[in-house]
Parts: sequence; C-alpha cells; structure tokens
Amino acid sequence: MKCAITAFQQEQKKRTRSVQDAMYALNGKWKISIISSICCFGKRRFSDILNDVEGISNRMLSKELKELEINQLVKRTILDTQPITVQYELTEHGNTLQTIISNLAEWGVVHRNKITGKKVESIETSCNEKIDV
Amino acid sequence: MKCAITAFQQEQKKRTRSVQDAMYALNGKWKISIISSICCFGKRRFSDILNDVEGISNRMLSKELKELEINQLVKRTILDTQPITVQYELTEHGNTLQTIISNLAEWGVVHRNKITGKKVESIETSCNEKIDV
DNA sequence: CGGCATCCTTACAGATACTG
DNA sequence: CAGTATCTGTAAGGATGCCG
Repeated sequence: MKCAITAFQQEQKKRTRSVQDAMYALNGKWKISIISSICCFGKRRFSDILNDVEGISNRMLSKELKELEINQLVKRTILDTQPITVQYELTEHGNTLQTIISNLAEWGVVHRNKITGKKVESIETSCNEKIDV
Repeated sequence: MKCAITAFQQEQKKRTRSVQDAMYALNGKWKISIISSICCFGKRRFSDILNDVEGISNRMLSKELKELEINQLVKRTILDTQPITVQYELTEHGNTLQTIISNLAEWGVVHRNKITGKKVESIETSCNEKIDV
C-alpha cells in the first residue's frame, strides 16, 4: 500500500521534472513571443524580432535567442551582407513546440475567460490594447 | 500586404497573450508538483503536500496554493477538526490542466533527450539536473 | 546591424521565527 | 495544523553605452 503510493510518487516526480524541463525551455518573459514572431514569418532578422516583440530590449532578445538556440529550438544564420544581418528560424525540434503552444493558447483563452467571468467566444476575445505598426 | 502582415501580427499577439496567461497560471517552481500531489491523491491536506513536494517550504506552499486557488484550479476546504485541517482538491477547471501537463511532460522528455543527446526511451529517462547554460 | 558589457533596480525564493 | 511575518541573498530584467 505504502509501497504503491511511493511508486506513484516517483512517477509523479519524473513527470514533474519533465514538465519543468519543458517549462524551463519556455521560461523567460519573451520566449513565446519570440517563437511566435519567428514562426509567423518563417525566417526573421534580429531587428525585425526586436520590432515584432513589443517592449523587449536588445539585451533580452539577444539573451533569450541564445537560450533558444542552446535548446535547439531556433537556428541562427549569419548572412554575409553589408552590414551583416542575422537570420533566425525555428528548427524542426522548435516546430514541435507549436502543438504545445496551441494547446496552451487554447487553454489560456478558456482560463482567462474563466477567471474574468466571461464566457468562451474564440481566440479573438477580450482585451483591446492598442496595436500599432 | 503590410495590412495582412499586421493582422497576422495581431493574431500572434493574442495567441502569445493567451499562452502567457496559461504559463502564468503554471509558473512558479512548485505548481506542477503541487497539482500532481493533489491530483494523485484526489484530496490532500496542507502538511501532506508539504511532505509530498520535496524541498518546498511552507511559505512557498502557502503562496502557490493561494495562487492556484485564485486561479480556480484548486479548491480549499477547512475541515472542522481539532486542530483544524485544510483539504485541497483540484477543481473541474484544474483537472482540464492535466492534458496540458501531459503534453508538456511528453515534450519535456523528448526535449531533454534531444538536449542531452540521448535517444527517446520513455518518461523514465535520464538526467536529474536542470538542462543547459 | 547585431550584439556584449556594465550598472542598477526590483521580484522571487529560502531560512527562520511566530500565531490562531 | 496551517499558515503569516520578517529578513536576506540571488537572479531576472531594464537602461545605457560601446564595438566589430
């Protein structure tokens, strides 16, 4: 009995660690936005992402892109232009994130509506922040 | 053309926000473990969770449970025992998280194996440290 | 253009002690 | 038992400037 519980706990622990590995790869204030930006355009340059992701600083963009690259979610290519430009794109592995992100987005909508007391409409719902350019 | 891109960007921005809402509900070092603990046992008392989740302090447990409760993922019931005990259980909405968590766990395993260079075996695999940097 | 280095301010989380 | 309060170190993140 106690043994069974312990085994289950171990399984839960592994599960937890796996989820945290996943969360760790996505953590940071901007990762999702960055991935969205790149995935939206297929290929994207540093300064383009800087514009896409509202509010991010070049320091943070650089840092989080590097982390994404280390985690093999994003591929970095230096183009031999003058001055040089750098192109980012999702790796194959990065693309597998899209399902996860879709799930999270879907659940996020439900969740937000749950919390704000609104009923589910679509992903188009709620806030109406200003969006320029 | 520019208009279409802008529309797409707006959609991405909403998507991003939705994902962040979801991530926000799950963020914090212990949330997944706490949810796992509760969900594993159905109902669980404060001190039980404190034991289940290895390394957590009562301060953090209290804080994260409160956040989970605010997010309507967890239901808190004060039992009229002597001394009082408090019981936690997942709400219906909290249970919808399990799919998400499974997805993340699954992806986490693949991801860890990708990063560590091992091939996928099962959820039982590999390292017991944080990935990277 | 695409960064890195530096400085600085806050947010987060651990340890410890205390309360109804 | 189930928390709260306080104190403190660390890490995240913003602002700015410099460089190949």
